[in-house]
Amino acid sequence: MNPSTVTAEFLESLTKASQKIRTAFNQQVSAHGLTYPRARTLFYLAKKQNITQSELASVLELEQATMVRLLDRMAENGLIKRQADVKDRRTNLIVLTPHGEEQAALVESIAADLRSQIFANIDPFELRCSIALLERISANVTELSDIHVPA
Amino acid sequence: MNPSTVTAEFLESLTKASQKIRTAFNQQVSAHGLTYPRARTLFYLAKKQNITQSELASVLELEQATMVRLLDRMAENGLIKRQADVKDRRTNLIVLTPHGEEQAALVESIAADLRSQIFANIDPFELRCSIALLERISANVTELSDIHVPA
DNA sequence: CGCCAATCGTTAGTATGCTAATTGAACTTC
DNA sequence: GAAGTTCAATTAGCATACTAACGATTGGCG
Repeated sequence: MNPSTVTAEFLESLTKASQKIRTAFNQQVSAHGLTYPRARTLFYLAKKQNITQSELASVLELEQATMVRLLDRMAENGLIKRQADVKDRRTNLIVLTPHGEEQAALVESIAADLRSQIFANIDPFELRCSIALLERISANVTELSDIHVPA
Repeated sequence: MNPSTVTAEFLESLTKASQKIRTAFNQQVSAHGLTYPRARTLFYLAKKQNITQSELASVLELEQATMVRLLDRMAENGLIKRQADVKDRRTNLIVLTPHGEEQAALVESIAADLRSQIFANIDPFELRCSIALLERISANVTELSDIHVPA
């Protein structure tokens, strides 16, 4: 088999798996009035609040502008609040509302359920190997991008 | 480490890698007036033309309705043509225009370049292992979805 | 033949997601 | 400390992406 074939096949499998998982997860949370990006945002905020929109965008691999409207909707739905930062009046600090906390807990539980089903017959050791591989790949891509926009 | 932690970490790495690759690829093709989904569509059509919109949507993991507008734009840009199917008047058969063929070749070359850079220091054997893993995971997710919508 | 369910494509409406341009605030540098 | 630069958030405009509802066509089945 051509070496290039392996990498092409890998990308195909990666894209397909990622998309399928995203769709499955989205269907679960949409039954509770949420969406995939909102669920992801809640998930992260449950671990760390009082962060700026930029930080949040960076962690979730989204652009700042995308984050703005996502948070607009989440604020409308009473999931989060933008708090003015006393130290830097340019930034907002994002916090969960009580309702947001509840929904975040729901997301956690849905995610845990889904994970237990998706990985039921999967060897944890293989997962660890693939994690290492995926992280190396991510690092390679980051390097690539940095060449064009060095800083 | 908690078993659930491994799966959560895997999903995080998977999502991040997939997103980063998509972004990098999108930046490359957008320099040539294309977008990620259009490039993917061209890529597949280069391998197999004269297929219906449904088939195309299924292969690319998109909904039919999403495919409609994607093909609308690609037709406007002179990349593809919808040909009436004599045998089934409900369906369109999608074919590449000469310009579409050129762009498809360009996409192939961009993809090959990107792959050679992304996987420069990656062991093909590891890739093969991960492909197998990702395929099992995709199959699991498909099964899950089929439970809720059996047919 | 004629009904009927399933299928293909489309439209409508909403939610992401991007880039580019703008505004206001903070930082740098002299 | 004033000017220019940088940075956070926003807006505008476009391109996906989804679900739901619809029209046209086909195929099955009595």
